[in-house]
Amino acid sequence: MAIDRKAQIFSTARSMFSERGYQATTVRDIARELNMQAGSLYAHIESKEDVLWQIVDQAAGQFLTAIEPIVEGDRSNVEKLRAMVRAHVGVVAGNGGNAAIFLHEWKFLSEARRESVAFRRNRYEGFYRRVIEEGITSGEFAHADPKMAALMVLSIMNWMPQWYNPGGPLSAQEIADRFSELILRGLMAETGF
Amino acid sequence: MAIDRKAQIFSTARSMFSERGYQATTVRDIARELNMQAGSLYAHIESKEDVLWQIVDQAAGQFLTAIEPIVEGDRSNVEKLRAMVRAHVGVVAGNGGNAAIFLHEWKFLSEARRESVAFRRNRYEGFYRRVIEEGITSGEFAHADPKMAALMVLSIMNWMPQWYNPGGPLSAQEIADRFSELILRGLMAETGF
DNA sequence: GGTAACCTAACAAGCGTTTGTTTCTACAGG
DNA sequence: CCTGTAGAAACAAACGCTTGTTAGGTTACC
Repeated sequence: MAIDRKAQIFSTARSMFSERGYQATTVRDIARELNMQAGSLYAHIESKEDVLWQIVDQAAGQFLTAIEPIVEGDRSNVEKLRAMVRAHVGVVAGNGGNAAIFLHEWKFLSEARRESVAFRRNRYEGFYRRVIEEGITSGEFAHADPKMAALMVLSIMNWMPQWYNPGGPLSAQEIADRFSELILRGLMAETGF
Repeated sequence: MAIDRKAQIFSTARSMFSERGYQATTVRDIARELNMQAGSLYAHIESKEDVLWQIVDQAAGQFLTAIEPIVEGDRSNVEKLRAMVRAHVGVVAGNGGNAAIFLHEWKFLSEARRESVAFRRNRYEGFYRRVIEEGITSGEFAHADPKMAALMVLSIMNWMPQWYNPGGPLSAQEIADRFSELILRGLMAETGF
């Protein structure tokens, strides 16, 4: 046992950061959970902020790579959006708290790293806006404010880590379906779906 | 000038808590902003946590009193929901950061105070669920998962403090209208509105 | 016997808070 | 018109404690 200590440290940090927050988690908290001394962590990690960075960086990548191929595909915009929602929910449900950290703890990164996160976040949001805009142009969606519509869709997504519980009654798939239902019905030109 | 120092302290704490977070804001930060010494604050406040509590407590009250009379009224559920969204947006837009603190910093309160917040939060969410449920029963809204629908409506509301900027292009009224449009269209039984 | 993992101990800095004292202002009595 | 006094507000300094991090020594295994 105790094979890859580094992975254990990151896993512990992940769950603590996501439920108490980065600032409220001390290096000694993480060490205690692993039955070791605070200083001993530094044989495996570079700094506390670096641990946060790697978690946030990884999450940003997960979201982008989950969505990009869908946007570049050639389905209808309705189907693209449905698939994007499903992909997003899948990432939140499947990464053990990475998503919550990505959304709420990035402010504690250094300036340069914060910018890197902001860049990818804008890119992500842009994908949603683009699909909605194209759906309006094609007549699939009602004529509306696409910037605001994308913001609302992302709001629903972004709040999910706050209440999602892997042991809850609904599977990730079911949650994604409920999301898509209200979102698509709200956006579509006609209620024919 | 410098009439009510206590109010100044709370105002400064409010804006600092809402943009950097409670833990990331030190008592010395607040003092420096007001050109005074950290210790001097304690002539006006009881503790740092007490400042947070008063802000959160106030925000919780604002949200509840803005919404309760609407729920108890006798309009249609569609109109109730529209009014609730408008009222909520009004509170977020008009209280200079209280809302963001209420939503994100309550975890740093003591156990007892955290419970008091949770109680009122549940009450608030219950109002939304109730209006949606009654709207389904009355046939105004499509048959759907009311718990999940309420959660989605609240997600849109709760994320608002993260992006809302008083100097932005849209007025609070316009934001509320955009919200209601997508939400009601997504919920309604027929697209006849 | 070398190497990795860990511990003990300490560090400098920062935290929220308390203390004792000073400064300023307002107002009463003589 | 002075003077004395009370109160509030702020200051400087320190309190005990926690923070992230580092250094050096000890153990266990190939």
